[in-house]
Amino acid sequence: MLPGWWQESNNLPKRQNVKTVQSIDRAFSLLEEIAREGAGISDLARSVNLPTSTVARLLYTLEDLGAIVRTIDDTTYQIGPALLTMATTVDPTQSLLAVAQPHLLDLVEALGETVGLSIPAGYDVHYIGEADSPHPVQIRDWTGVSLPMHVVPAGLVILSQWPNDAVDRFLDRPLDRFTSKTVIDPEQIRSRLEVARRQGYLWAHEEFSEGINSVAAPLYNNTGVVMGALHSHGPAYRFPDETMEEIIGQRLVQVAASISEALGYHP
Amino acid sequence: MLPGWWQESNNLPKRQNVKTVQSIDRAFSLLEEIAREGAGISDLARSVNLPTSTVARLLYTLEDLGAIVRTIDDTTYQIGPALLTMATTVDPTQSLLAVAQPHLLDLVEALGETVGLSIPAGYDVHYIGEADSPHPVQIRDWTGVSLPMHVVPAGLVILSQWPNDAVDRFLDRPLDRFTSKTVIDPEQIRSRLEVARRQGYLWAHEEFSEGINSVAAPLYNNTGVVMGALHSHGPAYRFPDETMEEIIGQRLVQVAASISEALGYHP
DNA sequence: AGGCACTTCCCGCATTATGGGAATATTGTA
DNA sequence: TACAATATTCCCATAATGCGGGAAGTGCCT
Repeated sequence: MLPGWWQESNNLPKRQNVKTVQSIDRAFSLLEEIAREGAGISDLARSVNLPTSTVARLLYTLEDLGAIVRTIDDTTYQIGPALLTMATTVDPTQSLLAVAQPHLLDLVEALGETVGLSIPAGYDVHYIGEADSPHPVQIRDWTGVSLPMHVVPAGLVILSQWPNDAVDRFLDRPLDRFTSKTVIDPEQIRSRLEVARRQGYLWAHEEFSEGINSVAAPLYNNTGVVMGALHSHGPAYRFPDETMEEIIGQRLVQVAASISEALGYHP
Repeated sequence: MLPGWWQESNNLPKRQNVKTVQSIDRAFSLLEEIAREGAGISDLARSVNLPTSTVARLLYTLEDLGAIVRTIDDTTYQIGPALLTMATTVDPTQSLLAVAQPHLLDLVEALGETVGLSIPAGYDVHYIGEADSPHPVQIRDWTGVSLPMHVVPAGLVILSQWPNDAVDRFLDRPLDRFTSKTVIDPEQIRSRLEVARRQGYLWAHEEFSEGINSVAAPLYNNTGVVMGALHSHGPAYRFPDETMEEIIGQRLVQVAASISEALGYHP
């Protein structure tokens, strides 16, 4: 049976009466259509279901702003410099956070525990942000902290995607122990990486700190490379409900896949 | 003295009577402001000089669309998933073209000769697009064609940014000769790479094809790596005017710098 | 040449965005 | 903890602004 805190992410804690601005809404429908596939005015008018003249005006505005460009053959529109420049201006960490944020919130709502993001930094994982659990009892915010990859699942799932020789170099160093349960034996670590690869997620029980359990799943960018991990953690006394490890893990994998996709990853 | 075709790029061959859509214009001012630096509603209202309530409504719309997100601390806005996803969806070649296009048009207007873009592909340069000269006599469109790097300045300027050992491997192969003027001697090529590095641009005179001269300058992406070249070429009888080689080269470098900057490059 | 489809332009109408201002929330300060 | 200062959210009357039908212009294919 599902514990009380489990709920489908119905999300949308929207404000009350607010109306959105029509023309901006429409402009973004067009942009999304164009991003999906470049097209001319009348094609676009058909696909967003608006009169041609309206679409023409909106596109003219977007073109004027540099958000879209006509391709050299002058017949179809494409996403333009202004938009691309805005996107590249954002520093990659921020952009990962921005892309992931709505998913984090969904997941917090579904799991009832804190959910966070981390990125590799040398042989450490660096926690770049989290969305907090609504629970009154919660784990401190680890944002900004770096930890050795082998003590947290976030690190282990990242490691699990590295090529073998890189893993060998990683393990060919003395590994710190954080709690009595920290796994520091290279062979045991290797077999956990295998588990992570097979399942897509990995659990750790009080290996980094007494009283904290954690799961993680890897995130991929548009070049297919691991670029970080999504994790959730909570106090050991309530997280995870033993019967839920697999379900939670799979949910995490699902959400991680959505984030990767939004980052341009195509499996 | 400047030849007749030389002119400042006054560009903007705008349409006649068209009005842009106010709310979209404003929305993009906000997006640009946010991309430059995340900020809250009232800060943004001040910087774009609009009433707070108006800005609030515009931001709400953008947030609803996922174009912006509130940062985890909930006080400032950031560029959001929808925008970033659109940008990453575009394939990199297309996005380079899109970013560069306005600059290409400016440069064509200034030089009066065809201007194009190419990207490295193994030991070749691949021509991905061009903006044509208005001249009745012009060079054929090379879009889609690949050429060995050593026969065109576009290739040479890319090579000039490679690490030495990569250049060594490149030169340690038999190099094809295309015309009597093609340079295939490794030592001569090395010294031309040096020239390219020093000047920022490089000329070639009928080395790839009789009757064609060409200049190129390298383009850098946000990670600081060469990602292609900007070049211009024209019939040898008129291009370049001998006294103009340096001025044209420097202009090319300028424009290449603008493109690189729009790609996120910071020197 | 003729026809079809796409794009650009015009203009009267009312839908829609606008912004002043009040209410509420949040933050800083004593 | 209370109070002030600032930021955000909400409401609503007003007309400015975006809207879209339709005509004119352009280009393409057969």
